[in-house]
Amino acid sequence: MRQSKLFTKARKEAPADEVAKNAKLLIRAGFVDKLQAGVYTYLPLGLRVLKNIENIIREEMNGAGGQEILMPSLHPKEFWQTTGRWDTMDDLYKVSDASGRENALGPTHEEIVVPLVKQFVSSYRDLPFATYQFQNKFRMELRAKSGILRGREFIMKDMYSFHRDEADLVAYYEMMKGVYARVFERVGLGERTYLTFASGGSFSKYSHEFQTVTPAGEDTIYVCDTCRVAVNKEIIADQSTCPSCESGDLHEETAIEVGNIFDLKTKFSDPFKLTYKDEEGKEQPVVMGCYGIGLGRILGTVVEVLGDDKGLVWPRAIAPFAMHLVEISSANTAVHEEAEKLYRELSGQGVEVLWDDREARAGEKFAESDLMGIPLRVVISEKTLTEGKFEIKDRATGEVSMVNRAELIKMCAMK
RNA sequence: CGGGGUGUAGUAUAUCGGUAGUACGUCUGCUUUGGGAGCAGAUAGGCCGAGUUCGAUUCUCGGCACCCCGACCA
Repeated sequence: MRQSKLFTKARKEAPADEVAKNAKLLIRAGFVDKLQAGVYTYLPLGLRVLKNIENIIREEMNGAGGQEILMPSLHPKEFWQTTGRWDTMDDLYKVSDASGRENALGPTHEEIVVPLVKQFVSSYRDLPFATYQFQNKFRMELRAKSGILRGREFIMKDMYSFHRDEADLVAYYEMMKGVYARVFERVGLGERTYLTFASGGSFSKYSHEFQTVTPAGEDTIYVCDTCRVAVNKEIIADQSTCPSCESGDLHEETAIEVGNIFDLKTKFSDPFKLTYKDEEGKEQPVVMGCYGIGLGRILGTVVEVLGDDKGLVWPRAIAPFAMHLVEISSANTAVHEEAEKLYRELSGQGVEVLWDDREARAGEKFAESDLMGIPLRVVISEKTLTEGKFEIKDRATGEVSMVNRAELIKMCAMK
């Protein structure tokens, strides 16, 4: 993409009222815009990152047998009354129309997915399966905070699995732990993300969260280095050893929850009478699990973890572009033509390039390039033209090298 | 929802009970061109409402918004 056509612009300064690193950098670099507290627009650059994260999750969910759907956000009141959550969930957004009919803006979708699958499940032969979606969730946070990490409207991947019995759920649930670990690995958070034991499981005593260690987090976890898992604060009160290896050597960390998996058992199938007939023709309740990941939270967490004093730093897998092609200066037509040639060549090979073809001074272009955090920066200038090479800089390490055309193309194709 | 803080051009800020200033941005012209340039000119502002006052952006009260701490939560 030509940067001169990008309708958003980077800013020199972050809004004074932003404190969170993720919000400061993402707003400055033109990746997001804040509409109100906890409610953000994803601008072209930010959306590209979000979509990359989404695609990684989609691949992994499909790999786990998930079937993608898209459920609505407007939920009839009756569905939420069936589970009792219309009255008990205090962060539920309630809206009513001109006729007085009330709806909830979906904070999660158990109330919708269960009646949905009820229409299709009647036999043990229909089980198991899993379905998921990427959807905007609404939660009336009393205090939105930490930039995009805790919003009132946010995009979440929520998957629901349906099983004939607990054994089948447990097997699937265990598999999902691995799937989730792979998601966090692929988006660049693998090193700092821990499977964390939390309270709330309906039969296994635990539910599981995935917590990424960062000072920007709002949870306290206790990490076991021997087996690379962690324990949530709620759990540590009851036991002081690692639930996995029984080690007592746990150390405290601040972390943010980037995903969770939950065994729901029949918590939602019961109120909606979601059942199937087993081999003997006996009616049995469907056993469920649910699996969530907040996409914006992953994006924000990556910024918190990898961003430096110059700006954003994106892992290649989710970067908005693979390469930032910076020409200096546009007044020099030879430079401009060489940049265009490289831009066309790389784009033709499927390399996603952001081409800074604007008429601006070098310093400004470099500063903005650093701010945007695209993994590779290639500079074309009179200097590089004279040398007959390209200057390539790795945003994360700061390493600069001069390479020829073939080497450059190879570097773009890597990873 | 309890506590605290802050609301001044697009952004960041200054001053002041009496004409609201600066920088960046944006626009025009010229110069400049490897780390957010220089000169000249232009553009644009007091969150909303009430009160005090001759006069309020400033003081008082109320509302709203945003940020932080706490509680709650992906």
